[in-house]
Amino acid sequence: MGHSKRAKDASHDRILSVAARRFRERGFDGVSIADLMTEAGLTHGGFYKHFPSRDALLVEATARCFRDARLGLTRSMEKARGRGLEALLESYLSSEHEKDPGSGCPVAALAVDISRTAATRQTFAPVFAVYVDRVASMLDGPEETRPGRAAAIICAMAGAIAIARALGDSRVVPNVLAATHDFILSAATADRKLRMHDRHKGSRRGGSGRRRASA
Amino acid sequence: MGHSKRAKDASHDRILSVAARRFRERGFDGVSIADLMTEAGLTHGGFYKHFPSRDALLVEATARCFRDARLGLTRSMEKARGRGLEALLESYLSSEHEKDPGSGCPVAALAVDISRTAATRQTFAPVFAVYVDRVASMLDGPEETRPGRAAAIICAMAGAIAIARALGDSRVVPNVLAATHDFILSAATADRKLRMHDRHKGSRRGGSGRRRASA
DNA sequence: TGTACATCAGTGAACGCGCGTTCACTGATGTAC
DNA sequence: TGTACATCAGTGAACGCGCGTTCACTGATGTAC
Repeated sequence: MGHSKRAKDASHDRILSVAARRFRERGFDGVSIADLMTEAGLTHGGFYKHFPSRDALLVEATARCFRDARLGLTRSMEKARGRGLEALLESYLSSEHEKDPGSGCPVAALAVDISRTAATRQTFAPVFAVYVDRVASMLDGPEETRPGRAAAIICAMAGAIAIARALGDSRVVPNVLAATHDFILSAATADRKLRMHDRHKGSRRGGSGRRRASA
Repeated sequence: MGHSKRAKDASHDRILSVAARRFRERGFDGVSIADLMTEAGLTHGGFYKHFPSRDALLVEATARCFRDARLGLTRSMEKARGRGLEALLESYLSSEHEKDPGSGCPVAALAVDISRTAATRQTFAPVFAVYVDRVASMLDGPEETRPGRAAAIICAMAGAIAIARALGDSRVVPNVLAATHDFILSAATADRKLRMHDRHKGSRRGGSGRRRASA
């Protein structure tokens, strides 16, 4: 198949896209290079024409996951002008998302793998910061505490998906997705209501219960 | 060293305790049987006198993690009579916990590994239910929604630890542990305050913002 | 436009290594007399 | 209490397999004339 730049780029892209999916599904250690190459329509030997090592693939594939997630988030934000947080919670905390880790949130699927893999750990903080900013922009309430609340909300969301996947369709336990959806939404709502109450009373105790700075 | 029942049990226990720690630190795929046996003061060949397969070890070691966690939770609940949730949040969302996955929460460290491993998936739901009950008993507010809120709180807690570990000591991002601590606590507090407000006004709209049943 | 050559993406066999697992053996312990 | 035997936890060499990686090779494509 020669060596046209276009063809190579297409192969590279196919490998990455397969890897991004499979790593999220089975973890960094759950997929072999040979598997990935076969699924990308190539043979395993060609791998090193694209990546210097498996570790390099981990880094690029992780970046690809986050790029995909950012695009998805942008799309869903545009589609749901105004009620951003509700829309996000609804699609993120859905059983479709739970059932399809391969095209789902890389934080939920890979945060632990990333924390265990030196090469990928470097890259996580900046992309996570982007998500925090996005979610923060959907919040109301005091500007300074938005990043902190956004971060907490993302933790709850990703944790809920990861735990829901481990629970499978057990009936022993409350539906963690619905429960987390309601918890986050009612926390945001209660926050808003409380501020209204406080304002009416002229009280300036708002924010009690927060003891540590969250930035 | 012969075959006294006592000695064998002690070995079995040592293997499990090493495994429970190392699996939480490095994941199910991150530790070899030989490593574990060496660290338990044995040689790899003896492994199969204790477990029929590696998978069987995964199951037993996971169970051991959860047993340890349950004991730890009980101890911390007894130590902090009354202000249960605050005490729990403070110790769980600490940087000591973040830095020491080996003796930390198995949900935060292993939920994803468990969801990817058929053998261990079976065992997760019942133990998770226990934690939900424990946390639910620390909440106030409407009895029916406590399990749901407890589940959501656990998701946020476990997610925060997992994400904090992936972030390392990056400064790009709000401190997710403190942020999650504050978010959960203020959600609980706001909830209580709101109910007080509503009661004063005789309003019965309490719980608006919750749209789906969470049990 | 056509021809000769260089490039290099892709192939598939091969290598070495680590892993889970097996096995023949050892020797301390428990049991029977 | 002392002796003979059976048991079996633990040992360490060995096996087979899958994996990441290397390498000599191929043949389609790009380039130079």
